Amino acid sequence: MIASVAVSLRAKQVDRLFDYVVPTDMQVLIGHRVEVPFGPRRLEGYVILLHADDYETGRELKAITRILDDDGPALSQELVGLLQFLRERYMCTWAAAAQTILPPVTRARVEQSYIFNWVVGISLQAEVVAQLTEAGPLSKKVLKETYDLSEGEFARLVRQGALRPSTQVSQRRKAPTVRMICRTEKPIAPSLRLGPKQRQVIDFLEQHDGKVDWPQLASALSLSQSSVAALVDKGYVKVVLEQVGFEVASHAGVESPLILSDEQGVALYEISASLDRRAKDTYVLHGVTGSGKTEVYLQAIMHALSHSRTALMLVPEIALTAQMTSRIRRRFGDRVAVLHSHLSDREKFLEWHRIQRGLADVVIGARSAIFAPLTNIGLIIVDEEHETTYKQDKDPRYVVREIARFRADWWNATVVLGSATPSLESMYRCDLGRYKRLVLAGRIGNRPLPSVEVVDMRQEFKRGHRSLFSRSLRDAIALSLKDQQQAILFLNRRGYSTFLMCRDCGDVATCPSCDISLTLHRGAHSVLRCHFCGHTESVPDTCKSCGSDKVRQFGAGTQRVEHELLEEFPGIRVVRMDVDTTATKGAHERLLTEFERGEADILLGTQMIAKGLDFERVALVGVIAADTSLHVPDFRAAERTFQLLVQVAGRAGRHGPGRMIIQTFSPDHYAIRSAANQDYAQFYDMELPARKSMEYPPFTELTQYIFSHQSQKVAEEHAKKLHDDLAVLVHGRTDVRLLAAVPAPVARIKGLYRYQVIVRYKSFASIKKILHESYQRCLTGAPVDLTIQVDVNANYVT
DNA sequence: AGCACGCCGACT
DNA sequence: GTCGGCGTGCTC
Repeated sequence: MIASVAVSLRAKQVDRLFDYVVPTDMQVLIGHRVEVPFGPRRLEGYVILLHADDYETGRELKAITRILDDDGPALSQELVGLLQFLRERYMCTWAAAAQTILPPVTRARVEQSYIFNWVVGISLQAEVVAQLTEAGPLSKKVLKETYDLSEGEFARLVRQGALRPSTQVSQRRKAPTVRMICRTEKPIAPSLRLGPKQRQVIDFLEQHDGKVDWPQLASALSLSQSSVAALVDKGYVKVVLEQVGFEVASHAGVESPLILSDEQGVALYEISASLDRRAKDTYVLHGVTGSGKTEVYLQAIMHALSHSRTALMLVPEIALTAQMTSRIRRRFGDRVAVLHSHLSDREKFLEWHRIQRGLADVVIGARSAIFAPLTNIGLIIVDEEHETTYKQDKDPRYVVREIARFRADWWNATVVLGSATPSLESMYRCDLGRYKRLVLAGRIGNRPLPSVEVVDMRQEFKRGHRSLFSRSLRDAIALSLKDQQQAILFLNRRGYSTFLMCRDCGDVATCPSCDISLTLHRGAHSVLRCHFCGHTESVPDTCKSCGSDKVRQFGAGTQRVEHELLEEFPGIRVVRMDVDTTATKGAHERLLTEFERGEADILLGTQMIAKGLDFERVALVGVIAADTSLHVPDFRAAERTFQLLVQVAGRAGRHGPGRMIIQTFSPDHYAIRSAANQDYAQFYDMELPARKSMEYPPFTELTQYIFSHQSQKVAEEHAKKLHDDLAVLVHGRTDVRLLAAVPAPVARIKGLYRYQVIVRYKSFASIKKILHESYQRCLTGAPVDLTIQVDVNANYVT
């Protein structure tokens, strides 16, 4: 047999399949991790294809040297298929795709070392030769340092054959083991004298059928290893390594299902029926905060399990959704596996391994959990599907929704996308009939929505109130303090881009052809630039729409808000949460606990406080400046603002009447108005036509390429080359629009110049070949140090 | 990504 | 003449 193997190097030069002979005595399967010779060294690779012996390669082949998996292929057929999908869809390398799917510990470590053996004619001192002869394999670095060898001397020794290179590929993925402490056959005479600790160990073992794992024993009896070691020496006890997790999960959950409302019942019925039909449906479960989406998820999962199928549940951020995990655990016991980024590599691998062996059939986790090695999937749930965390912000820039659909198609599974504010894409697909919409309109317990007040900051400024807080908000904070309640202040700030806004009329400088706010670029001559098409114009002295000269840049930080709060309300206790105060590990939780215990009057923060928090004593929520996210150069700015405001509103009055105050310079903007009314339909009906007229998603899709290089010329040249290439290929097509190669929004990062090319098209399928062809051509001519970032499905226009 | 090969400048 | 610099090209 001949195997086509992808090597685990994330470099564009080796991003193709290499063919190897499979030794006749080796049982290589598709998806196996293998060790292969690669030039002078050895590497880890993944078997993608297998061919019969007559497969024509037209060259001499080397052979696979070893199978690295000791436990069946690391990648199932499905996951190998997914690997290929990632590559095609997101134009990433084989290695990047594989490393996205596999947990980090499965990656083999490759170490190059050299073994010394004496040959005639080497110029080394006798004592060095003696030392080297004794020594085992050593790395190049160690050899050069300890024996003070120059690059040339070293190379000559290698050439002469005195130093023979040898690569160690250490296999890190081993089936995890645990140390079991076992009672031996050796009888213990009643008269035998043992130390108290040793006696305890023996008793404990007797109670547990003579066998118990070390972590359990150690924690139960608070032992150190020495007491067991003594027993081992005497021959009464032995230590055996056993594979972890052979026991099938047995503990069922303790919590029973809740009684469903009519709406919940309908939703559950639909989802279960789709599951039974293996209909591959996608549902949008559209339910306001507190409408009981979670209970529908749980019972749908139960339905899947009762039909011997597995379930996968994604949450936007595991840290803030610990409640969800514990709820799932209460319901399903230890059939649940949890995967998220806060686990150590080993913990991740243990969970991964349990899932792969079929010992856990419910998986909950953040974005990357979508690659959990489940089989026979019946249900995939994406909670809060509109969240931006569902898109990976590095190399394969995948979108969880698309991976979910791929896996669901493979297993004939049902996908449920839940949200109070579904993404425009998902809702539009409902309109098209591709997705099915399920609505939960009622709130459990009929809890009322908070009352919302929109404050027009233009008026405040006109009347000479220059404070960050309007009179309304100030009064409300004062009242909250007086009533000894807590308040949340939300500063809606994203990115660092600044824009120009007129303080008198609220007008924001926008691009004439893109309908996106222009970004202020400072330099010798400050200019306004469109991040989308590259249009630039000078900074105006007066407002274009009202002529006022109070045109100012916009943007305030949490520090300034805190400062003003302390001035305005001396003695107030503020917990500030932003990137600065939450940088250290555990700071996030500590600050939240502090606030929860009532040690502060106000929680002030950015995006990170918008999600999932539930504080009893919070009745007031204030949004300092809703505009900051409205005018970022992103066609999704309105959608994001709306979603965020609705989400923030959900934080107010969860346990009593709540109040929300939104400060804004654009009180008439539909994103703010519909958020104030908590009216999704109103927002959707305004936003969708706007997207259509500008040919933005969901009517099109955007692919963005970013070229970065130390030399501006190189970056620009290659961007232009790709652009020109694409221009020829899409010539005459009306469903594709190609935008000029322009400097990227952040034109220089860490000394690298960045240029971008954006192509906008109606359907990926119809342009896939062109995108790949031009990209490949672009790569072949590119210097090694030019990096090209591809973002199919580009979210932002930044 | 590495590693070898190869072609130039600065030394014994 | 040789050592070491790092540009270029290849890895089944």
